[in-house]
Amino acid sequence: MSAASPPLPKALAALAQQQSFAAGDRVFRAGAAARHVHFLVQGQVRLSRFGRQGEAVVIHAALAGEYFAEASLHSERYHCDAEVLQPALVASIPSSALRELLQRDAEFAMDWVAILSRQLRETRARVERLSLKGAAERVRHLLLTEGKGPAHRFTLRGSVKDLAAELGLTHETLYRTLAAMEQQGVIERRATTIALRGGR
Amino acid sequence: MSAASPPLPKALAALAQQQSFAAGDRVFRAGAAARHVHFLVQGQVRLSRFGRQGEAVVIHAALAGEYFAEASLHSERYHCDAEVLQPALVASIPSSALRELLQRDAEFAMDWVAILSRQLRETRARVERLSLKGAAERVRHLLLTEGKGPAHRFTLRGSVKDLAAELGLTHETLYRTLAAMEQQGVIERRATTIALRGGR
DNA sequence: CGTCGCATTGATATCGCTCAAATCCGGTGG
DNA sequence: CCACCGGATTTGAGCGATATCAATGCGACG
Repeated sequence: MSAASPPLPKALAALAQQQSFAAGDRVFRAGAAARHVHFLVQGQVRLSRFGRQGEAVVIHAALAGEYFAEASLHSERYHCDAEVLQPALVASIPSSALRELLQRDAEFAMDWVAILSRQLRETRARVERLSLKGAAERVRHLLLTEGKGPAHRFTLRGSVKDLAAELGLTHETLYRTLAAMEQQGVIERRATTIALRGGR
Repeated sequence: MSAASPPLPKALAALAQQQSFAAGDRVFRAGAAARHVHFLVQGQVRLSRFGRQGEAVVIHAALAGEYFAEASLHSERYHCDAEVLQPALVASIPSSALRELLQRDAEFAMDWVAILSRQLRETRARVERLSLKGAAERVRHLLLTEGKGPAHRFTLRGSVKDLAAELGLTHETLYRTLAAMEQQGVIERRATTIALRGGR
């Protein structure tokens, strides 16, 4: 996926404006005019929306080397907040320039289609995960679909609390579930990774 | 979105092979080699995967005029089953031909990017919906994001039972929730539509 | 050293799931 | 035309899983 955080393609780098953000900043807010597509050069950004009670709903967590708000290319406004979790360097590409590049450069267009397709598949996997009933099932699904290698080892990005939000669980429930699964020998936890263990 | 189910673009029609399916058929199954992208000319198709206990998880419900398995363009195999709900006419476009067309036709590439972007936004909306806690909140979110017009009127496709699956709820819970919301005057139900009513 | 946020565990409440049953409706065949 | 059937719809009762509220430890950071 992102072995060593792929760089911004040169064709785009020329069009982009880079900007630094501190943790807690917003790259953009929901409702703002969507005039740029963004590429996260470094750091961590979380896209979320807020329910009526102010509960944050995490739409997507972007890692270094990923685009975010790509779907806003064909949208008038941003539909979520982009909150900076880790000090970030963001390259912002004007939508109009990107659109033009898509028209002009067939190869780039192919790459862009591939990026969107991947995002779509990942998001669908997440829908599938959230549709599962039990907390343990969701954890298992996460490991099976996002874990690397034969043991399906999954590396946490951020805190367990963040993971809980991504899984649609409270952090308490996730802690308990992880503890129970480890107790039962279903998973193995190390510093910042979780892996499946043979059985069941 | 799909006022009267948009047709298959001519450029693609030439490349596609059309085939009819009866309700209950599978257009493809999970694990099969993904050599085609599909366009639903008519009918209804549901993309789903199955958990260990055989619980169907609905990934996507395709309507007439929509592509499905678009993300498989860059994937070796299908990741879900495509089950025909209503007798369907499906146009299957070889992945290789589609890829070639993307290279050759910049305008089509733009359209394709737009289609993927839309799907991505819709799927993210669904993630957001599934992350909400209460059944009523999910219904409200559905109406707010997918309902048309000022009253956010939403037209059911298929049964209430199907909707329950899409919302990640059991049909019993959804029936009860809808009844309660109507009782409270939050929503208004008609034949096959649900709409929000002003108040709280 | 004090504070803040994450991690962890306990107790309780609540919501949605499960099992169950009755009704309704469209379609089918006699 | 009517009896029958299967699936959708609807409502009931009880249980269990997860949310919620609460308390404590712990490490980072100023």
